[in-house]
Amino acid sequence: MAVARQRRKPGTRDAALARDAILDAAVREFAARGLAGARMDALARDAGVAKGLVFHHFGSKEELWKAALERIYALLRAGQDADALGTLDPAEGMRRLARGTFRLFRAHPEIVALMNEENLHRARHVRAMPRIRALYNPLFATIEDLLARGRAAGVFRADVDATALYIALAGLGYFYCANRWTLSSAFAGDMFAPRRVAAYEALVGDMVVAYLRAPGAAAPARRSALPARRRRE
Amino acid sequence: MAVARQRRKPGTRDAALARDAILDAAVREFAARGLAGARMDALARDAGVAKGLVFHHFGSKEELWKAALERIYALLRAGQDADALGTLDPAEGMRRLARGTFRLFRAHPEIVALMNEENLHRARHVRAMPRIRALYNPLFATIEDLLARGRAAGVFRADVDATALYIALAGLGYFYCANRWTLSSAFAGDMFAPRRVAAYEALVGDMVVAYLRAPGAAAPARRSALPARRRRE
Amino acid sequence: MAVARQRRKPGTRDAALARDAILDAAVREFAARGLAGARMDALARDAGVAKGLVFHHFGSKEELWKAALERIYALLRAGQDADALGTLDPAEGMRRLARGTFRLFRAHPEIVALMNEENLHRARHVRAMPRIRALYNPLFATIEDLLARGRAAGVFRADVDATALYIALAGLGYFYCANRWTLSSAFAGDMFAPRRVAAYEALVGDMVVAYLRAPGAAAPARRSALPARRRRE
Amino acid sequence: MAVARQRRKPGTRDAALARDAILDAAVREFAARGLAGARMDALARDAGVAKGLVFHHFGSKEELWKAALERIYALLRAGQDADALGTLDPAEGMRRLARGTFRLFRAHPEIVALMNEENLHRARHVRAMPRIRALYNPLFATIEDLLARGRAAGVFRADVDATALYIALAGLGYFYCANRWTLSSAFAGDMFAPRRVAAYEALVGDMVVAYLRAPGAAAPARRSALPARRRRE
DNA sequence: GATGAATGAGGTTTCATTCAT
DNA sequence: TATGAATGAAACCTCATTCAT
Repeated sequence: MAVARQRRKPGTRDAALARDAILDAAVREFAARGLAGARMDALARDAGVAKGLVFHHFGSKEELWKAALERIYALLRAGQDADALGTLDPAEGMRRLARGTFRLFRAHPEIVALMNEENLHRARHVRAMPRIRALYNPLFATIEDLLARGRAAGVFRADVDATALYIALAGLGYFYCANRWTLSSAFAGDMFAPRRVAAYEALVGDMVVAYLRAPGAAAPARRSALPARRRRE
Repeated sequence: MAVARQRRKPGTRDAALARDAILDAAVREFAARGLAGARMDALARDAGVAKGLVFHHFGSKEELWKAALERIYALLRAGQDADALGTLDPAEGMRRLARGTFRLFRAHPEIVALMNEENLHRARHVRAMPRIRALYNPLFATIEDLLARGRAAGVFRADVDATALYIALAGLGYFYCANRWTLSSAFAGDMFAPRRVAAYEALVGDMVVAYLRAPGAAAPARRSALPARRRRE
Repeated sequence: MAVARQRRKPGTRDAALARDAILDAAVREFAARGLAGARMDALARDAGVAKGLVFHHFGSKEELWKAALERIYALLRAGQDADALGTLDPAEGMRRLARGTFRLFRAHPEIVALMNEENLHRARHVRAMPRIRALYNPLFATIEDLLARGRAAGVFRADVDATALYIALAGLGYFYCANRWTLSSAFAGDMFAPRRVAAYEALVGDMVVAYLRAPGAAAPARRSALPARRRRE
Repeated sequence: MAVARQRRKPGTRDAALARDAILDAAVREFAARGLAGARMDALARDAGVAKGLVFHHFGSKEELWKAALERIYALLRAGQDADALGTLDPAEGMRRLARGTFRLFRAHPEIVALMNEENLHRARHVRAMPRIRALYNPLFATIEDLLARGRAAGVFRADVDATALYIALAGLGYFYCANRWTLSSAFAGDMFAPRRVAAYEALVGDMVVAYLRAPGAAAPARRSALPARRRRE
């Protein structure tokens, strides 16, 4: 028998590393240029492997795109991790979810880029990926829980739809990041300047909480974007 | 008998018509497939002209893209026409602006598609188009006016930044439209179903108004999503 | 009858002017970019007429090329005008012919450029233009006359072939001009600097005359390149 | 039985072969039709490869042109190999250089064709290729050496510029070849008929040597054009 | 005679993918 | 598993030419 390498099937570990490197590079390339604009050549070079290997591992550009999408959605779930919100005061939990979602889009522009592109294709690829739909479930459970607790405490209005709320909450952060460049151009300043970002993050939280507040509830103290200036209003 | 065409400088009018047809087709094609994915061939066929004529009129795909962007931004300005809001009650004006913006994105998905793509390119093209920046001016003037009047009347909080407010207001509608397909897939239903749209449009207005409300101001009666139930506040 | 313009058929004179302007522009364009590289568009713009008019007057690019060639050859004949040499001392006549030919190529680079290009096409066009061959006749008559007179006077060697001599004489000036740019690049200096040109022009004359001198004839005084220094050696 | 290929790094040797085949075909195509007139399609077919491979190896038509130029200049240097002349009698060395250069242009019309075309482009490409300038150095060293020895021996005139001499010497052969077709047309005979070529080659040698001869030096016996009659001078 | 619009064939170049090793 | 060479379909773009006016 041939000399066996210890502990693993020969090449297997390297192969997994290469696969990962390719997927990383693919996410970068797709985020930078879209699906049609991405170049298999460039992405292979970025990953440090021969172009043929990309096809060996992923079969085609389209399959690679799906794998990249899957990675993006995993990021999304990990970033909007709902567990930490379960025990919070409902308003505070919603505020954190909104701000966290904005922060997530800021930290991972590739999420925004790939979601945009996938929508350009009318979600053709994700529709065929059942695992992705399931990702939303824990998040929605948490939102429903927060809403229920807030309603029970009489601090949230009663007619809030969880889906619509999630969309609004996400949209507040999404647009800011998705349109970073055109907004920067229109307003002649960097939208990602820390001060600007902090102010907007405060707005995002305030807006969601203001919307949720029950008609008769007392207005809560507002949170400013800058912790040091809290309670200044 | 053949219909007699009006006397005119030969070719001149046809040229403008052809140019327009090409630009229309370009907006469609770019909106459907992005900049890299768009095919000059397909777009020329759609416009009913020879491929070469597209280049005759616009020079290159990139220049055609710029022309399409310009058209999109004109749509945006026309749709967010601020004049009508100038005389309204401030809260009502803001609500209308928010809902109208959402409606605009729904009616013109090409605005969303092209803005996404332009951001993928880091606004490389619009940055070189000074006319576009100026489009925001009247809109901002109106927003500032509404804010000032609301503050003066004591119904708006005092610390609202017009730019951030605009971004939030637009983002609420944008995300819903930009992610129409992935959201439809995730939630297993058509996001553009009239009932769903109406509910969300109400949310958009409510959220902006709730955010703006001054701490001590009386909560206004809520407006429903259905125009038939409109009441003057 | 319609009102007749005086003196000429209406439009005729303008038409001739336009034709000339086109031909001028064509020679420039062909000289700058060759036959394949020339652009009908560019040439029409240069001539200040609509592109269609070029086709109206000349029918096709190829026909325009032929017309340009004909103009070039006319220049060549006018430049190498042999009449003035008929009465000179034979050696001096040859010297002048050689130097004059060099000067002609320098003054009209388009001659060189178009002749090169026509040779690329294996003289396909000129072969079908009988007028062009006839252009050489008066020049050859003069060369033969100079040679005969020089031989009769015992100052020229006896075995000189007029055709070969003409080729050598022309080649001395031609190469310098045809390769102006690569030579300038190779020798890191402008080949058309007046001093360099003058020195070479002297060489050209000297070389032809030296070749022609009969074995026993006395060496003639050399002529320098700079008229002012004449007879200084 | 199949012929076993030698063991080698896969693809590597084939790639070099393909590259060479492409370059060969490119020189042929460029020589036949110029830079603008050359067709990548035709050249790829001639080389027996897919069109895409040409771009894979050379990037663009312009880069391929540069590679072809480099090959031409290598031919030029190899053909004007100066080493062999170093030990000859100075006049004989010059004569051989002149005749050899003519012979080189005859044997390799592609040299003439590509140099003409490169001059049409004002040496834009060679100017950016420093290796090419260096090619002239050994040739010039030899010319200078021949001139110095001829002057020292009192057989060459003293005022000869090496650069100008080289240009004249090359020009004598160049024009004959560059204008082969128009001259053949004008003189109604094939310029490349052996007898005609031999006579002109003799002229070329005679003319250079005659020019160089010092005023007081004895006229050397003339060399005929036909090798059979060669006599050592 | 002259124009400006329009065309279609064909040019260079790109790129996902395949294949032999 | 991995590579580097190679392909062919199709992309963008050019340009001589035609045509209605």
